[in-house]
Amino acid sequence: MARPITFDRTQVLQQAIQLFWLQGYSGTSVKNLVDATGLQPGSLYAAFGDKRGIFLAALDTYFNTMKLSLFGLLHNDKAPNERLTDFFNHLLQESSCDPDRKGCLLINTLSEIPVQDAEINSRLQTMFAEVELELKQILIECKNLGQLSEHQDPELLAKFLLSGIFGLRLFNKTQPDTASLKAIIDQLLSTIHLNQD
Amino acid sequence: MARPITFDRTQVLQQAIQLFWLQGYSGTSVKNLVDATGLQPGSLYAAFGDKRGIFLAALDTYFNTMKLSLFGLLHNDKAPNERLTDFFNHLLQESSCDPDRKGCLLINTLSEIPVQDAEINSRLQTMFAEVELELKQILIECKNLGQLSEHQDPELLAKFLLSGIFGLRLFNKTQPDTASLKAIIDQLLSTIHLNQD
DNA sequence: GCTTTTATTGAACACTTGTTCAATAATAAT
DNA sequence: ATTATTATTGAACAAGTGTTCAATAAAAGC
Repeated sequence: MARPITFDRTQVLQQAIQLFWLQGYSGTSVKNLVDATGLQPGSLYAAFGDKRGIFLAALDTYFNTMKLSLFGLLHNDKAPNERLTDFFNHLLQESSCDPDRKGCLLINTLSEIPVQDAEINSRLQTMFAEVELELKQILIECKNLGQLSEHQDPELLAKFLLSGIFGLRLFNKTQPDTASLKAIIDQLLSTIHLNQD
Repeated sequence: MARPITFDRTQVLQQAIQLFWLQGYSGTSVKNLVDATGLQPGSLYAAFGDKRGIFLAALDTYFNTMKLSLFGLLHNDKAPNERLTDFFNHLLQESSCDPDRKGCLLINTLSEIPVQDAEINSRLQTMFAEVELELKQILIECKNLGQLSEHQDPELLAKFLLSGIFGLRLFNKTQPDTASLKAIIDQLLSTIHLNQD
């Protein structure tokens, strides 16, 4: 009954993610998006509303794919402390393998977007809360298995680790040195008195 | 022999710092700077070259005043571990007291500017290296006094703390909760087995 | 008081930004 | 085939970007 859409929405979003990831939100122009996707401005605006709409959609897509990859690491039959170290080793590999040192789109966005921007920041807050919750649940498991000191609070410890992840990501921008990153992660995990690899 | 400059360079830089601090580099336009300083574009360009020049000058000024305030905290007759906790408590206060949550201009810049920008990033690297060195020296003092475990390396530990500071600053953007910040700092310092306040 | 030197002015520049919209094209239903 | 509906095109827009520069103003030396 009407002309069908010709482009693949998720593929367009992947290209958008790549741009925003590499250049940031304000560093990426609509022209950049037009060039990368091959879509004309009008089509982009029809599909996503405006530049911000494209970004928000890209952010959601990024988070969903991230969740999928994290889920495999955090939910399996390994011991909880092992899953935690796996998680951080994954982080380490991600950081050391990417020549562009793009880091994490969510954390980049947290850095770039002013606190005044409530719409974007509340989305980020929700996303980070999910990560924090995952960490907390693993830490609770650890505690139940006696792998965690009695006086440690999983709730606060999860925040500590989240903050640690933020730090790692930024540190990698100044000193992209795998050995240092590894040392920081070891120290981070040693805090909570778990064995690491 | 020639018309003298009428404006106060350091005062102009203070106003520039405030803008870049609050809005970031790309978020601050030359018009913003013109409005805030009262100087015309031509005067700004005569004094600083271009927008980037203004930013670099502001960055340097910011770092110098920061060093002055840090020096008082890190170099006095208190015990080294006490100076370290003082330093982090200062960080805590700074974060919890600023309603704009501007964070630290250096860390904001590290976040915002792409790694490809060698000029700005090499400056940042130098600045952070100075902070890292300060931390390391205090940790060495601690070790000499037996306040630090024998198997801990001050060099790596300094990196760990620097990364921790990065993390704190970002964490404060998502969860501006003083109690959480305090808990993170405690955990951070407990890692290195020092007494805190 | 004239000249030299330099600071200041502010309009103007070329360019990029995000966004819109009438024209056109492509499908499905009648 | 005609019509209705919607996707696509791409030129155009207004506003904002960083930057320049000839004109003007102010001081100091002769």
